[in-house]
Amino acid sequence: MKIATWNVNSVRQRQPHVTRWLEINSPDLLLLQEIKCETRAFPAESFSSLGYESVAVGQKAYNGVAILSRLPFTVTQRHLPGLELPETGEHQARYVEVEAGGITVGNLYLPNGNSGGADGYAAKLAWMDALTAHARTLLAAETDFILAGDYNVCPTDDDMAPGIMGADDALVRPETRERFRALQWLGLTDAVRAVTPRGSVYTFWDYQAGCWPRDRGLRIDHAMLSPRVAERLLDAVPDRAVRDEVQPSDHVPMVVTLR
DNA sequence: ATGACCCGCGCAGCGGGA
Repeated sequence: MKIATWNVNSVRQRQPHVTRWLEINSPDLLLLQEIKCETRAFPAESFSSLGYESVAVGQKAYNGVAILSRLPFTVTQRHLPGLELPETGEHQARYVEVEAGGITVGNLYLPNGNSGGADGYAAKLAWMDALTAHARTLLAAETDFILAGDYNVCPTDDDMAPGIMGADDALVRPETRERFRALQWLGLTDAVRAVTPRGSVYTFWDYQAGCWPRDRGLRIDHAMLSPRVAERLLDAVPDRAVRDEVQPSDHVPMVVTLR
């Protein structure tokens, strides 16, 4: 079973890249983040013609997540349980979850946390707390699951090119990393680090400053596996070749292979 | 080198990204 996650930075800009990638790699599921369109504008037909049915949770201009699957699936969540919604306005489109092939697959786009001042960062931490609580619920029900997507977290200094971010950046602050570790302490496995314990395994390179040619990247896209799923782990690796394509996303797909 | 890019929105330039 092959499950991939990819922040595409606008699905309408990246639709050719996504269909090409599906044709070459044939994952069972592909989790997309930052589709940056309303649900009704999601180009589902271009994927269903390749054998992938989809569920999209979008909003205007920002955020937005979708899951493509060539396996039969049922939608189990369209937002992260336990998050208090703002009193005004719609909640942000950052979570969708399906059950497919006997596994619950959560697709998440965690807030960056660098905009909106102190409130913006507090919202990121609250989101992470809600994710941990949801993971705890799934574990209590003995559900096999994977929580994958753009976490906007560099778990350790090994996950970022030297000097690329200040210590006060929301992606690396101690409170952020502490909450990422809380997921691991529940018993979840960081798939990439289970396969490659040390060294740079980047999934993102900024468009600016020649970050990609100089390999100055970040590891911020992750797949966290529940214990029984972790026992089935064969491989977890980013597909770096995609970053060399014309007009690429700044993230590349990260592919998890299970027995 | 304090530099550099890309997206949506909407038609200039800004907020957001990480």
